[in-house]
Formats: sequence, structure tokens, C-alpha cells
Amino acid sequence: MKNQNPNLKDVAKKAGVSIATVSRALNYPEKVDSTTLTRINKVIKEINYKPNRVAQRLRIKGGNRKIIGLLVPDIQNPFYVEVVRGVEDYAYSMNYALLMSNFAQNKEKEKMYLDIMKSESVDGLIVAPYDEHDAEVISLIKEGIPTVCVDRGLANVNVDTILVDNENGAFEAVELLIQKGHNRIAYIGGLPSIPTSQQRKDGYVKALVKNNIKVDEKLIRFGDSKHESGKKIARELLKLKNAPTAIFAGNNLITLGALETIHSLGLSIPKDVAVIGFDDMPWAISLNPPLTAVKQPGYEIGKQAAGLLYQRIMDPEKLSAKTILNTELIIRSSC
Amino acid sequence: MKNQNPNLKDVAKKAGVSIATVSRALNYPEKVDSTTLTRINKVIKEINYKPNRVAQRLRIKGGNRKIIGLLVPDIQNPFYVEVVRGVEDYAYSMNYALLMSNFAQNKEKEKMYLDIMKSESVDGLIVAPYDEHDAEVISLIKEGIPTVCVDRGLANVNVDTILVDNENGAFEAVELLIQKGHNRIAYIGGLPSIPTSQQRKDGYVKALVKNNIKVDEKLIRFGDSKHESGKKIARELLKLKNAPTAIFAGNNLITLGALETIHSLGLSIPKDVAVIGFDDMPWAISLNPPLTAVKQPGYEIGKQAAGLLYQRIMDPEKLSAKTILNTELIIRSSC
DNA sequence: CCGTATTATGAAATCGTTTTTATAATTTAT
DNA sequence: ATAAATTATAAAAACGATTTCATAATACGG
Repeated sequence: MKNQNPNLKDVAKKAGVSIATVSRALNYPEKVDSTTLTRINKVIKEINYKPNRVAQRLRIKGGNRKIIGLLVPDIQNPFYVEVVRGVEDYAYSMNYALLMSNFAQNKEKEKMYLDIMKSESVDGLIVAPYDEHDAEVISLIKEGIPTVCVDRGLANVNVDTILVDNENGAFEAVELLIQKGHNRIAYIGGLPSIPTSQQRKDGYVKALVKNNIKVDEKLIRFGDSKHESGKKIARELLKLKNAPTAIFAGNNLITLGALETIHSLGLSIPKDVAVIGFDDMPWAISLNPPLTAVKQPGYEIGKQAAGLLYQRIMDPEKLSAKTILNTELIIRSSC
Repeated sequence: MKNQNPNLKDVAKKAGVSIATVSRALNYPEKVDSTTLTRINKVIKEINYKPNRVAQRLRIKGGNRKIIGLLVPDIQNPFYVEVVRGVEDYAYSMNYALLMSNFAQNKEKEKMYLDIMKSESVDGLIVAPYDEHDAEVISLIKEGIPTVCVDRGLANVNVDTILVDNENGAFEAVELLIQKGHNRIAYIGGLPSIPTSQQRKDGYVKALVKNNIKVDEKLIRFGDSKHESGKKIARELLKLKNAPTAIFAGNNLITLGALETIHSLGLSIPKDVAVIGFDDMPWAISLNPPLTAVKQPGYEIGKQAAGLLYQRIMDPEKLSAKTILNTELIIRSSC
């Protein structure tokens, strides 16, 4: 292709000034003579000059490269899609580009993407770490790259973090099941290494204990946070001699899997088995039956994370903070 | 932060060679003496040198910058998430970074992201254009930027495109409804400007015509491809004096919206209203009732698009092609 | 009206790579 | 043994911006 994008030199030549002046016109317009300025701006518009962001990023020292990275563990999980949307809207409003990647809860992939983000010189990073001890993310933070953690925190590291109150969300859900008269309630968790899986279990246990219900370890199971795993574990639970009468599912994909199993066994919800899921979904109301769920403010999480990241980029010395948002129990008819 | 990333110069100094030799060691190892090579590689490992991709992209002429862009119209639509996953897996396997953005069917946003992609010097772009006449995408293609269109083609432009046979998919779905005895079948389309909305309508009409059913324009409606619009239009249709007995919904979000309305009106599916949706979803089986749907191979679309893009990047003069994948009608119990 | 600030601009350095060109050292051919 | 070809390396240019430093032109104060 002959047709290269115009660059500073082209503008400079056409406007009869040096490239330094053009650059100044763009970045410090008050520093250049007003007649020169209008001439330059005219040329810029004429040849439709757009600064090359790659060159800019190479030159500019930390913090104003107008690109941030976002690393999510599972783009197929609608909760993270909500988070993405929150981050994206904020980034758009600040004219930031968003380099987004999905690491599919795969450590190797995560490392590769973090390396890429780093070598792409992002201004900062929003990430849901692999687990609480995620060495890659920790090392990034230690290197001083502005970072915000969402959904999952890091143990013993000072970093801006946005979480929800998983324990309380789970507690409320399980208490509701207990109020409805259930005392054999199962918990299907996601990957045990993920902090949220444990926190939700803690809330589950707390509700049982508070209501003097014996905790039965057989009813507590962990899988891998995906649809298939919810399906499989629900089947195991419901085949138990002393099967649970209610299931509290640890995330939306697990919930969907459990529903599938329950239906395939010909059981009715909530008569035979009651179900509450962590994570609401836009179509939860159209499920069979409409699902009672613990709603996390995914969009809000993303938006706040982006805002926090922006602040940190602007002021890297700022004290880090942990924000804990509340969940909301949306009661429909699955329990 | 003191701790800068190591660069070529650091490696060169420590290995006692020039930066040119280090660069060669990396890119053309056969061109450097084997003892020098091992020495350099040792240093690289020691100080954990990673090339700066920004600098690489600035220097390298077309086509090997190891980054591609992906622009989707709506990240909240699970179909596009499937596509993303396909693209992503392929990109990962080729060690390409994926700059992904969601333009939310917003022309201005699309333009901004395309500008960013361009100035980020991506090797190529996978995009689902705004509509068939998307001037921004067309101009990008004219500039010679390797591009692959997915889901939606461009009129009168030679470009690699991956589509599904929307017309036939819709045709099969509507024929099934007709076989079940329906003759008042409604179609709820997405945005009328989107090619797929029209193609699916064409298939719908074709099925009616073939079966000698009069096409009633009152039963054909277009919205904006989102959940709310499906909800609203379904309500309008079902309030008609001569209401349809079946609904063919133009995409997954519309389907979900329609289901919500049908349930809220206390109607039973498929007894009162039968439903078939375009786009299958992993949880379609858990809906009330399990949804009959036209399944598009989203993952496959993404994967093939990425493969096609890779080929085009490698050989920009290659003739462009249009690939049309087949849909599959998944029959469950909503009709 | 002269010396000093101020303003506007250009030249050159820089960011971290790749690539071209030049040069020294070695090998091959005659 | 010498000319020619090959190999291995270094020096320097380039990519497209920003920024430092220098310099010329103007304004200002006494």
C-alpha cells in the first residue's frame, strides 16, 4: 500500500513549521503563536492527521498512554461481561483504549497476557487474579504498574480492590432457604482455589450454624466454576441416599448446570428441590422456574474499578483501598 | 519506580556485543555465531529480557506486529461471546495479542475504536460491521488493512467474510412451526439496518409463501436487537385482536425478552404461544420451557475468521472469499 | 536606547526496537 | 599464495512521536 497515514512531518512540511511546533500545537496550544496554531490546525484537519499512538506510547514516560488492560477469568460468564461493560463505559468516557483478554482460568494463558499487557505498556491493569496468591499479578504490582483487582483480592498485598460481600450474600440466601423450612441444604462451589468459592461457603456455613443446623460435609462440594461441573455435582448430590432438599449454587454457570440436572431427573422446583444461585442474570426471570438469586452489581464493579484505576494512574502514591459492595437477594420462585 | 524493564542495550552490554547482534540472535539465530548465541541467550534468561512490543510495532513494517483487533457490536449478546472465544483461542495459539472492543451498536463508538485500532497499528481486524454500508469499515479496507467481516457482510466490497445461512436457518424454523399447525406466526427482528435481521425475515417470508400462508405485515416487527425490545414487541403482538399463535424471535436477547412477556401474561408455551429463537444458548435447555432454537456456530465463526485473517495478513494479495456456515435447528419443547 | 525577560520556534536527543550498510576476519577457489 | 567470497559483527539510520536545549525575535524597564 502506497497510502501511509500522515505523520507529524507531513503536517510540519505543509504548515511550514518544525515537527516540534506541531507537537506543541497539539499538546500545549497555549505555547504557540495563535496564527501559527490556526494554520497548523487547518493542515491537521485537511490531511486528517491522527497521532500514532504506538510512537506516543514509546516516548511518553509512565501514565498517559491512554490504554488500559483488562484481564477476566472467563468471558463466558455473564457476570464478568457485566464487569467488562462497566470498565468499558468508563474507559470510553475517558478516551482510553481497552486491551481486553480472557484467560479462561488458565495460569499459563494469564501469564502470557500479563506479559503482553506489560510489553504493550498499558497505563494500568484491571484484573481478577487467578487466586489469592497469584504470583504474576503480585509481581506486576511490586513493579509499580497501577493495578486494580476485582472480584478476587490478593492476600497480604496493598492494592486497590473491589469486591462484593460474598459471605453475607451467601448467608442471606441460605437463611432464606432455612426460613422456607429446609435443613438439608447443599452448596456447590466453584474452584476451591478461588477466594469467592470459599467466602460463599463461609456464608453458607454461618447461616447453618446460626440456625443450629448440623453442617454435613457431604453436602459441600467444589467443582470448577463451569456449567458442566454444576451439572455433574448436582447429579451426585441428588443421587445421595439422603439427598438435599435445597441447593445453593456458587455461581451463575453452576446454577444453570444444576437446573439442567434437576429437570433431567424429572424433579420439580421448588417442590422437590429448592434452588438459589449466586449471580443474577438478565434472563433469570425466564428460567424454569424464575430463579431466586444473589445479585452482584457487576456493572458497578467494573465502573468503580476503572475509576479507581484512573485515580491511581494519576497519583501512583495514593493509598490503596478495598471497596466492598453489597449484594442483593432477588426473590423469585425457585425457592 | 527505579526498576525499568531490561532492554536490548542491557543485554548487549552484559553479553559484550552490540544491540544489533542481540536483535539478530532473537530474530535470525542462524545468522549469529553459535558461541555468541548461547552467551546472549544465557544473558537474556538471566535478566529476564522481554522485547518491548511497542518499540517493535513502531519499527516493523506491515504484518508482523503480533496484534489483531476485534470489534463486536454487543458483548452482552452471548452469540458474540462465542465468536470472541473462537477468535481468542486462535489468536492465543498463534501468540497474537487481541485488542478487543465492544461498540454497543453505536456508530460513534465504532469510529473511535476503529481509529484506535488503526493508530495502535494492528496487523488486522475482525469486525461485525454496523451495517452493510459501514463507511468506516469500508474505508479501512480500502486503505489496505487486513480485515475479516463476521456475522454481517458489506455490500459491493471485496472482503473476507464469514456468515451463516440466516435465510435458511429462519426458513427451517418457520417451517417447523407451520408443520406444528401454526399459520399466524410473528417475526420479531432486530435492528432493521442489520443485514441478519433482513435475511432472517426473508427466510421467514419464504417459508410462509412456500406453504401458501398469507404474509401479514402486522406480524412482522423490528426492534433494536436487545432484551427490552423483545419484551415490548412481544407484548404488542400478543395484545393484537388476532394474536399470533407462534413467535419466531430474531436473536437470543429478543427471545429472552419475548419469553419474559409471555410468562408475565400468564400464557403457556407452547400451548398458547409457540416460540423458536434464533441463536442457541448454553442454558437454552434450562429455560421455561426448554427452548427450540436455530443454533449458529459462533465459536467456529470466530475461529475461522481468525484463521482467515491470519492468511490475509501473511498474503495481502490473496483473493477474498465469503464463507457461509450452516445453522442447526435444535428442537426442544417450546414449539 | 541598552540590557534583560519573555515568547516563539527549530535542532537534536530520546524511547527500544529492526534493518541496512560497512568492515574486519575467516574461508574458499584458483 | 593471493583474489574472491563468505561470515560475523558493529555502527548508524529509521519508525513517529515528545521534550530539552539553544537561539532568534520581540517586549519591557530604567
